[in-house]
Amino acid sequence: MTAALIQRLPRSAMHPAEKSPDPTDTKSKILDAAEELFMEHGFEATSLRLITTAAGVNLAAVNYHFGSKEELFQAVLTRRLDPMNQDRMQLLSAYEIAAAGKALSCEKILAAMFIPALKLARDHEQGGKNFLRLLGRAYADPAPFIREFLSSQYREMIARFRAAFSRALPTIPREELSWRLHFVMGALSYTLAGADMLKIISQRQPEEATNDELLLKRLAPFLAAGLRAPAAPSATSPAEDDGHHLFHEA
Amino acid sequence: MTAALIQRLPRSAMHPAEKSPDPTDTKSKILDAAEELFMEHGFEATSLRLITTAAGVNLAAVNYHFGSKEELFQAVLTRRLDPMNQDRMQLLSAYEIAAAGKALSCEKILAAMFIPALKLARDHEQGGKNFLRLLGRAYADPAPFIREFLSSQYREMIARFRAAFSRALPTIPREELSWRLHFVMGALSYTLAGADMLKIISQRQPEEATNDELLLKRLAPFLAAGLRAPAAPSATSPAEDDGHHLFHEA
DNA sequence: GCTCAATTCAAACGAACGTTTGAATTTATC
DNA sequence: GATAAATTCAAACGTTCGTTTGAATTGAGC
Repeated sequence: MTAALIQRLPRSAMHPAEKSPDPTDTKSKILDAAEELFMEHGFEATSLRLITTAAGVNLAAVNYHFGSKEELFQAVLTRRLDPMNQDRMQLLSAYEIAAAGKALSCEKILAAMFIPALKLARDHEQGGKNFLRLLGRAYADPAPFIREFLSSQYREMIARFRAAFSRALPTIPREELSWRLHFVMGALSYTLAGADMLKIISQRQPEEATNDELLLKRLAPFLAAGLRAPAAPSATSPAEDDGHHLFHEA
Repeated sequence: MTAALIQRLPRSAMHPAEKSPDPTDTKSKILDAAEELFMEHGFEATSLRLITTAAGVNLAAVNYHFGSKEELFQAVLTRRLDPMNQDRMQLLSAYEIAAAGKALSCEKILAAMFIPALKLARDHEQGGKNFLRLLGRAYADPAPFIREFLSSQYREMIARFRAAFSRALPTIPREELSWRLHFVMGALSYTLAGADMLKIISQRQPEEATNDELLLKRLAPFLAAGLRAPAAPSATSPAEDDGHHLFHEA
């Protein structure tokens, strides 16, 4: 049964070296519609019938061109995420070469993370923003295939940036730095994902919330200051800690 | 048809003043099983049959006791979220009274946010952690009924804490502070939700990741430093900004 | 121990889901 | 323009979903 399925897959799905940026063909129409609808309703709640209807293609086209709904979701993510992470690593390398061996500042490293995301948000004026929100929500999705996919997509980039931060912040213990990198990724993805949530937090109309530039402009100094904060004292035994000592006054 | 449904709802569902902490009755068994399964698979991917089987109750019990799957989800959240947010506000008030009119420090305000979450994670040793992860994922869920529910649940608490931060950080413009409060909530929820994600970021076994105390202990100074960061210069025209100027060197 | 409401139960409902099929149609190759 | 591959199409597949039904069971109150 699997063999029969593979036989029906188009050649473009079999050969990884595909170049079909034609925005009018069936595959692109499906990807565009799926990107928007996955962003709006999430993976589980978005049916293939909704996607194919919005794309103006036949229902069976998804399974023909992508194999399954899960593979379609991965294709939606890969299309933009892979180039973005490549850009991030190239930008970081360019900064490091320009620094001629000296350690980069936190802001510079954060810039290498944020600028490719900004570029993505601008280039595809509509799809870009949709994609960043979709990506942020995918981080929090419990589906195993999504988590494994993101893990493989991010592994190389995270390793590169952790090394860069390690050089930029030599006084911060490596373990502490891993946590802070976690916080940075969390704040970034959550911020990009949750424009709606701004209504809860700020209780104002999210007019500017859709302006990802302003958003990242305010997020960067916040994160840079957090990264540079003095490292917390080493962990004490949780048994003798009532929680009220977790916080020390400034 | 709606009238017929309401007629069959048990009295406990009609009267808000219910006190049924009996962990062996049907409602509690459903809530416990639903909390764990919603946390594990998300709202859409968790079927009522899975929940009722795990709880050892009849399938129809959910619709009988809660009305619908959506109302069950809200009940799962309310059971712990409402007391936690009440604790947060009470703790903040206690700190403010103890300060006798003086402004609180960022750490103190963050403590009022974090300690009730910590207490929740400890008290119900199993269910507590599950709930915090479920809550973090609910933040990123696109379902409208979830977002509206969370918005109503958080509105009062957010307003109180924004006012407290505003007094603690008088040099930060109010608008900037709204953004930073957004970042704080994002990092907190993302951190509590994404223990799995640690495998991506830190590439280590998440042994300590399940230790929420250590986690918050490291998150608090990070956020406090970010909150105190000098405010970014006011927004420039995005049209003449290529993104590379979003970051200023330290 | 009878009564009546509250609760539980097995069974079924209609709808929506992802996927598959095989024929029809389009596209490319000679 | 014939041939074969690639693609599109309408239709149906089997499954699972949330919900509803009506009878069976339970449990107080009198």
